[in-house]
Amino acid sequence: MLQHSILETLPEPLHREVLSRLQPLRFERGRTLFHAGDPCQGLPLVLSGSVKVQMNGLSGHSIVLYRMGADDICTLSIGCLMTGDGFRAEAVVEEDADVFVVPRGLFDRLMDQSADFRLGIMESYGRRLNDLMLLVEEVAFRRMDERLLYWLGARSGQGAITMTHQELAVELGTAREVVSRLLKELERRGKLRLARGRIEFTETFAVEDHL
Amino acid sequence: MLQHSILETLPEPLHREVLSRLQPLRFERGRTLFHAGDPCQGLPLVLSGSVKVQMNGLSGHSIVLYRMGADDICTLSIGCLMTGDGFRAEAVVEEDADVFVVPRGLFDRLMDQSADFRLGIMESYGRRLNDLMLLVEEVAFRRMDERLLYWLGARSGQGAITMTHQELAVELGTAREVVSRLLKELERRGKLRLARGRIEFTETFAVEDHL
DNA sequence: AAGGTTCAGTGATAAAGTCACATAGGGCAA
DNA sequence: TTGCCCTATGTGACTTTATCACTGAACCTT
Repeated sequence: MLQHSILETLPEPLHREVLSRLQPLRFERGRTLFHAGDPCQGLPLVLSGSVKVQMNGLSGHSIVLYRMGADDICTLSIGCLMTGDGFRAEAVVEEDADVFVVPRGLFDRLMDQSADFRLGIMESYGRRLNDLMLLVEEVAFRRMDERLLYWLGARSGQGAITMTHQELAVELGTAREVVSRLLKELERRGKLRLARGRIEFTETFAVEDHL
Repeated sequence: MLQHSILETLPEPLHREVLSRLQPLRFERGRTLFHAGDPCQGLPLVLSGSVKVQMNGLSGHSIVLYRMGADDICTLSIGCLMTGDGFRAEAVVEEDADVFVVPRGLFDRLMDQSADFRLGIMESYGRRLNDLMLLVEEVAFRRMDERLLYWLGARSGQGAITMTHQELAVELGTAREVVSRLLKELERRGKLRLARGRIEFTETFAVEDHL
């Protein structure tokens, strides 16, 4: 059943009304929720799937800012909704996603009538701000080899990941060549095996060191 | 008169009550509103002065995330207020500042009773999020010499600025040596003159190129 | 099986960060 | 005023990261 926890806390008549007005929209892998510059249509509530939000630099480089999964709120949209400015970033669907889009008027009413809804929005905002601050610190001060190990470590549970060096470079906000070289070095040290579009972790890949 | 525009929009009885309950606090240059790890006492509304918010990395490096001036809201505090988590960053007063600190209970009531207050909070949040996203992009992809020129360009109007290379390095999130070298190069090219703790812009410092 | 397209590898060079230390300016006390 | 000290700045040497320009390998399509 498609649901979002921030709607669960609404008082019953409002809850029913909201569910009757919102149709879940299906976004397939590779589609985008929005591009840079798009005006904001409403507040997306992610019901399922996974969406990554990334900035595209003038230089042609990109960096992933954060991800949204089931039960997340696209907080970034609220600011655009309020000011009328376009998005600065782009949201790309990674796993087929179902999304409620709450239009401006309804959003205002929910903010007005439900303290729990307000709380959920504020918490989401707070988390996003914290995430971005940590990202700034990471990009500014951490070494790329550590960041790569950390990123891989968080995903080494599956034994392998399927993505290109270019995609990994966008995750870290660096150049493809840098990722290729660092990965090659890790392969030389026996921590992983490289194949086209695929990275396999060996037994000697010590997860705990990198998290 | 010390005031904050987000309070101006409150309906009259609420406005009077808020003003009667809030005492402006004075923070002097060099003091901090909060350190990393501190719990959040309430939402600071900046009435006057200037406060910088910075992250301190494990490495001992720091980077300025943004500044707050008169009429700004310390949006970062809201997330901490909601989740009860401590601050990740630190707020240092640069110019003597007067601040209202709105405690949690009052904040909740204002959010409940004033649509304009809500709007102001949401807008502030949106702007902060956008600023941080742009900062991520800048740190990840822009060259340090460009960033330095841009930073100086935005402040070259006064003819000179009084700060150390170390402080400038924190603004940009880099090392003091890097700033020293880049500045020296600019001095060699005749764009500025360096003195201890001071940078003077010459006539040939072309502002428009860097903004 | 050929040809095109996407991915990955790598050398050369430039930019930025790190480490270690030298030198200089300015304040303060004797 | 002189000498001392603390802080700020300058700089060489070296490492890491970014950029540019290719090469070659893998996969897909027909």
